[in-house]
Amino acid sequence: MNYIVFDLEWNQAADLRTRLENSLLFEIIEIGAIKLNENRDQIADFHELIRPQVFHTMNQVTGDLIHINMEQLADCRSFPEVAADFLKWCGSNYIFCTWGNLDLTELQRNMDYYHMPPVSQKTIKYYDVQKLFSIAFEDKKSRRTLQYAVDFLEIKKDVAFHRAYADAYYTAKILAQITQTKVFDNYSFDTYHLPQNKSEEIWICFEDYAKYISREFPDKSTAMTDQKVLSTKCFLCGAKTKKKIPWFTNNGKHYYTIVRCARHGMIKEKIRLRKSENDQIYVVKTMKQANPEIVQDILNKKSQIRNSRKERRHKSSREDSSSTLGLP
DNA sequence: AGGCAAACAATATGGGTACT
DNA sequence: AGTACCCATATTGTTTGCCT
Repeated sequence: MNYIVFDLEWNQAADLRTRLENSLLFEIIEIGAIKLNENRDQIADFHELIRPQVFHTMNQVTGDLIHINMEQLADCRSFPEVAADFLKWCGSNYIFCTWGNLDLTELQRNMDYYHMPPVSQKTIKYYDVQKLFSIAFEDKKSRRTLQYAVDFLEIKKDVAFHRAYADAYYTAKILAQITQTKVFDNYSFDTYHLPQNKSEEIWICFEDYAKYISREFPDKSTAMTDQKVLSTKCFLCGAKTKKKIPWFTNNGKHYYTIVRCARHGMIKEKIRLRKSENDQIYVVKTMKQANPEIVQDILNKKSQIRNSRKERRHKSSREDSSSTLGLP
């Protein structure tokens, strides 16, 4: 299995009118990539600029950032040609690696725009190296710039940042510096294509938590009544659990619950409702073992919601009564 | 019927990070 | 300039049950 570490640069509309005229939001104008073998040694590279067909003026901010101008792109090949060659170059046995979570989506959006055959019909499993960096060297949550990570690992800065090849190269260097094999359990999933049926749904168990990505649902209520979505079976052993706190939400988008597994103790579950590419609903559910503090946090959150609502009610009712009485 | 409050929903806003 | 993601809080609206 090879690692395809790639990075894209893209342009966008320079003015409002151009933005509204085009269905494509970001137009890819450069692809850079490094191929690593199983030992994460570099075995090949890929780099090509792309002649734009949608935006013919460089957005000011984008241009300042990536230092590419339209003249450089004039004689380049078009996106379908370059992208097809890039995918051919990738081979057949690989996993994509990117810095951050945007590149795979934008690649697929651009390919769809030109009606190219999709990279995959399924949800793509890949490595978000930005996330791996945080897990390997920091707090597992923070999101750092590529430059920060390069400085942190004291990687030699021999090319300028914010060009596709350079950023792919640095990302590959960072990836190669992650030695703990456990970090590589932390796959990411690009949800440009979501699971189309129950069997394609994603269930992944990490070291200390598990994640579930559902198929698409037409609306929220069908999602939130689905058996598999609401299921609170223990993610470690699959056993039935006892609900300690029923599902509750503070804003209708995030739902929380606390359950107890006889063997694995208290478990916190969280459901996030999200919009899919074609405006449907899907669910990301995470489960993790909860120590007493985490359980208390959830209890506090629940009571806080209740209290703040109660307070507001009282406040508004007092205002109502005082206003009807004509008091200040 | 009308008033009230809790609970439940949905949306809006503002803070942060990152990416081009 | 714009996007995505994450968080938390605020605001507004709807439903439900209980009271007078």
